[in-house]
Order: sequence, then structure tokens, then C-alpha cells
Amino acid sequence: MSVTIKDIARESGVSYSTVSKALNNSPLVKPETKKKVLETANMLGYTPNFAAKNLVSKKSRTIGLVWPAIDRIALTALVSKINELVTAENYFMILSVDEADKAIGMFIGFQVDGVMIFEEGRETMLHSDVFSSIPILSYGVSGDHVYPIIDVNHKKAIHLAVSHLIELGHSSLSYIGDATPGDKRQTEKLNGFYEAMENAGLTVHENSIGNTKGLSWYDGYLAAKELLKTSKPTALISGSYDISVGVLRAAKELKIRIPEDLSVISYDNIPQMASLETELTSVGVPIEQLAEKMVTSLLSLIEHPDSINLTQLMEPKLALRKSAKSLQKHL
Amino acid sequence: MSVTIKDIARESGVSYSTVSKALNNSPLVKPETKKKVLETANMLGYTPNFAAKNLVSKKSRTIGLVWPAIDRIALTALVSKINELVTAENYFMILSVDEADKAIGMFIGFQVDGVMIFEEGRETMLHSDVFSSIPILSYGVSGDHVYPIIDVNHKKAIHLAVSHLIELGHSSLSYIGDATPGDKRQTEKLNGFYEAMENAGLTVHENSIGNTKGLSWYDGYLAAKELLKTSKPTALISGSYDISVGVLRAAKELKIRIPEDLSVISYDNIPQMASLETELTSVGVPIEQLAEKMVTSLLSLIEHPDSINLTQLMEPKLALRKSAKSLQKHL
DNA sequence: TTGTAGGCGTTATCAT
DNA sequence: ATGATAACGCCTACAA
Repeated sequence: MSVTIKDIARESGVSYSTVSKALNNSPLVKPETKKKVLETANMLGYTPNFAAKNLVSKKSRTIGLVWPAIDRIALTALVSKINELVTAENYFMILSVDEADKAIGMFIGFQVDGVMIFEEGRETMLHSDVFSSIPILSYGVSGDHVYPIIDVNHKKAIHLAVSHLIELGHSSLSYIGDATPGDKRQTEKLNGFYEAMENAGLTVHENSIGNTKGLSWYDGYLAAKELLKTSKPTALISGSYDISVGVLRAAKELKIRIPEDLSVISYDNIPQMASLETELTSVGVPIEQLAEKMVTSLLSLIEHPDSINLTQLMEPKLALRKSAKSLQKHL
Repeated sequence: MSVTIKDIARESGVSYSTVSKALNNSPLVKPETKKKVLETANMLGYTPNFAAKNLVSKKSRTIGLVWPAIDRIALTALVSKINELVTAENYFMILSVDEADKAIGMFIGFQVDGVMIFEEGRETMLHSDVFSSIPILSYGVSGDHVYPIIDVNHKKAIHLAVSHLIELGHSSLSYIGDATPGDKRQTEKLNGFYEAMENAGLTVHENSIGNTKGLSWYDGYLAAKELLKTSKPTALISGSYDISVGVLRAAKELKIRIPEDLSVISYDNIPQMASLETELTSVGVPIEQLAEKMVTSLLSLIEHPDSINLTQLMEPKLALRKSAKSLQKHL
């Protein structure tokens, strides 16, 4: 049986409504009373009951984050950053690794004020009544969604990568990534590649596209092995962090040195890029920017429920590391 | 304003207490009434309010997991597995990436039934009143804790690694890991190394121990570079997954091939070991076993609060992969 | 400045 | 089989 404000009230000889006020730092209570109450509260080891609190206030100052794919490590840094920002705004954040539907149901039950979804691959279809009952923001894929989305200009990102490689003197470029039709985010990247190549007047040979058919490192590994055996590009763009991990592994097995024999640029602008055996040059939106945008967007959605907040496209940047090298030097 | 059982009651022409019973599938309500209630509930898009529910029932069927170090990826697989098991037992799981104190305070506020802590490095000191008010289980370090701990027999793990390397013909072994005095878990590993070496009649030279002074890959990288330059072991044991990542990177820069020039065994028995550029042979408790043990322990603690549940030591296993090789072949 | 009372959404115990 | 009604812990008018 945990201690409640009534216990504090009894112990400190005031009414429990006074205790409530004192605990909430109301100006309506005499400083010394407040002090005494706080002391006995502390002494008794009081912890407020959110269930009761939320029940009456209809607010929890908590946001829920739906993150089913924790094994895809590309997002951990983003999660940490978001938690930081949310904390700074005096909110709590709780995570769920369940599927979106289940997680959101739970969050609503717990009376969170808003939820963020990390969508992976195909868009999560939510029951239409869900997003009407609570502010929802997704780090996901633009489309005809009913809830607002923070998305990345994927095409632009790939354009950046292609341009950089061309500047380095490459003309034989390959792309490796998931081309499963249902996954808009991934197909955007692939389309961006075709587009950028065409703009540059370069042709894309059929066997210079590697379809991983999945997003795990192993998918990347298999596809990279296939690709690097049949085709001999001087530069390769990889669709995600995890896929890049597979590419590195494949290259190693095939005794292809990076960047000496092959320049690689990876999608996903995250710190982990620097901790790979070969530091990967990458393109993507820096996570600080993403985090900032997501938090401010969701909080404004919570605090001004009327604010119409549609899809927002974030601008990617190129992060230079050690996996892409000028071709000239090695001619 | 979300829909409550009173709305359902009004809409379906029964009292709200009947609605409550119907929703909870009580046998005390006529099937047709139940059906009607369920229908209108569904029509209205009703979602139960946990705050209210928990308030009266004093149970939430939810456990909280404290996981401040999400950037240390060694644990993601464990988290997923735990979530799976917990779900199978009809519980929810929510995560927090805040510090233990804050996270637990929040969890208690949300009325979770129990909490798990992933302790990283130094032991989290909790206010003594915390763990008396809620079942707590830690994946942590044995010691004079007041709450139960699931720990790993770290020494044994290192012993396994050492024996394996000796069987492969190695006698010049090094250990690299965090030797910061405060961190019991890490120092256990180091002590295990000394012990195993002594048992085998091998001497440990001073410069064959690399102190990373931290647990990030970069710490491992720096220490490995130092170690591999000054000493020339034929085999190396690394204290954690992340440190191993750093070791791989250092070895690559120094043009040391694994396992041809150097055999490596890493601590941490997790799937990610197989996704590194070089698949690492490793020692540690398989995560399925850990997850299983943790979930059953916490749930039994929740359901039988009297069950005294002290520190439990899990037995590590050796997982053979490709980073450790017989020395003979290369003499 | 403090105390009283009503209500938040739900369950559980009574009556009916 | 159904309906009042009293909790659960807290907040917030309003009254004293």
C-alpha cells in the first residue's frame, strides 16, 4: 500500500486539499505549511499516482514513441535525442516496441498526450478512429495519410550522393537497396538514383542495381555479393545503414578494398557510420535536426490541436568520411 | 473528449455498470445485452481508460523497462525477446531511456506492476524506499543489493574463452576491456582473465592488458591500437561487443588480419556478433535464456511478492564463429 | 490561508 | 440480469 496525499495530510495535520496545493506549489498556501508538507511527503516516500492525476487533469505530460524495429539500429541516436528534447520541455517519454496498433492502443489507455511513430518500410495502416482521438506524428513516408508526417527528401539525398561521386571522377555507379514495390521510402531512393544518373547523362545498367529485398544487414550482404561479382562499379550507393554493414562484409570477402577499389556512400546520417570498420561517407538528415523538428511538431500539435500540420520534408546533407575517394588518384 | 462507458450506456439504453460488466465479459450479463453493448462500444470507438482502470484495480498488467544506454546496442535483441515473452503472458511493456531514478519514479506513477533495470557499468544507486514499493529486477551486477539481480558468471565466461584459445594452441593471450575500478561487471571479467591464465600456467605480461577506460567502440579502438602496437599477442579477448567493434577497426588500420594474424573472442553472446565485418566468436549467456529468466523471475516476483528472489547467476556459453583460429596451421 | 465537496472513468458490492 | 453507489487518488472550485 503506497502513501497518498491523505497520509501526508494526516501526518502533517492539514487537510488533503492543502497537501495537494502544497505539492503543486500553489501560491495559495503559506510557505511554512508548504515546507512542512513537503518534508513529511519526502519522509513518507510519497510518489504521486499518475493514474489519479491524469484521470482528473486529462493530461499526462507524456508522449509515447512507437518503435517496433529496435533491431534496426539506425534510430537509436534519434531516440536518445528526442528523449532529451522532450525532457527539456518537461514531458516524459515512454517507448513501446510493439506493433503500431497495439502500442497506440496502450498509449491511449495510459492517457499519453501524443504519440510518435517510427515507421519502417510499408506504411502502418491505422484504424481511422485512432488518429482522430490523439495527436499523432510519424517519422515516415509521405503519402495520403491523415496524420502528419516528418519525412526526408530521399531523392535529394541520393542526388547529393551521386553528385559527390561524380565530382570525385566516378562514372560507373551502382545502387544497392530494397526495391520491394510496397516500400515507398526505399523506392524513392531508388528513383532518386535513376533520376540523378539521368540528369548527369550517365546510363544505369541493369546489373548495376542491387535489390536487397529486405532491410537487414544480411539482405545487404547477399545482394552486395551478387552485385559486386557480376558488375565492377567504381562507386556504390547503399540505401541504409544496415545494408551498408552487409556491403562492407561482402566487400571484405571479395577482397575489394574500400575506398581504394570501391567508393561507398551510405544512406542514413547517423553517428554509427563513424564506428564501422570503415568510416562511411553518408547522406541523410542529421539526427539533431530530425529530433528537433519532430519534437516541436508534436508538442505544437498537442498544445494547439487545431494547428494543421501536414507532411514536412527535411533536407538531407552530405557527411564526408573515409569511404569515398577521388578516382583520379588511382588511374 | 473521448468516449467512456457512460456514453455507451446512454447510447445502448443500459446502466454503465452493466456496460462495465459486458465489456469485461462477465457471465452476469445476458448474451444479447452483451452483444448490443459491444456493438455500440465498437461503433463509438471506445478505448478503455487505463488511468481509471488502474486506479481502482491497483494493477496495470504492465512492466517498465529502464534502459538508459540504448546506444549500446548489445541489448536490443534482449529487449525484443523480453517484450515477446511479456506479451505472451498478457502484460504490456513500456520502456524508458531516462536514468533509473527518474524512470522508476515515472513507472511507479504510471502504476506499473514491476520494473526491470538494465544496469550499465556502475551500479545504479536507488533510494531505499523505491525498491520497497515495487518489484524490481535488475540485469546487473551481483553485490549487496536489496533487490534481486540477474547476473552472468562473467569469470566463467572468460575462462571459457581462455580455454578455447589455449586449445587452439595459443599461449600469448591479451585481454582488452574496461578496467575502471568502480565497474564491477567489467572488473570481474578482467579478474577472470587473470585467474584463467594462472590456472593454465600462463603469465600475463603487463602490456598484454588493454584498459579501454570506457565502453564505447571508440574506447576500444584507442586501447586496441595502443595494445596491438606495443604487444604482439596471437589471441585477444575483448570485454564487450562495442569494444570489439573498436578492435576490428584498429586491427584493420594496423593491417592485422583476423583470424589469420590474430584470433579474437568477444564477450557478449548476441546475434549482432555475426553481422560484423568479421563474424566474432564470442562467449556469454544466450539472450533467449537471459530473457526467459528475467521475465519469469519478475513475474513471479509480482505475483508472489513474498517470494524471496536473490541474485541468480547465469551460465555462459561459447559461440563458435570465424574470428578464432588454430595457431598450428600457421606455424 | 485552509478546508469541504464534487467529479474524473472504472470496478466491485450491494440491492433490486 | 440489471442498476445504484461507493470507492480508487487526485485536483479544483467554492466555502469558511
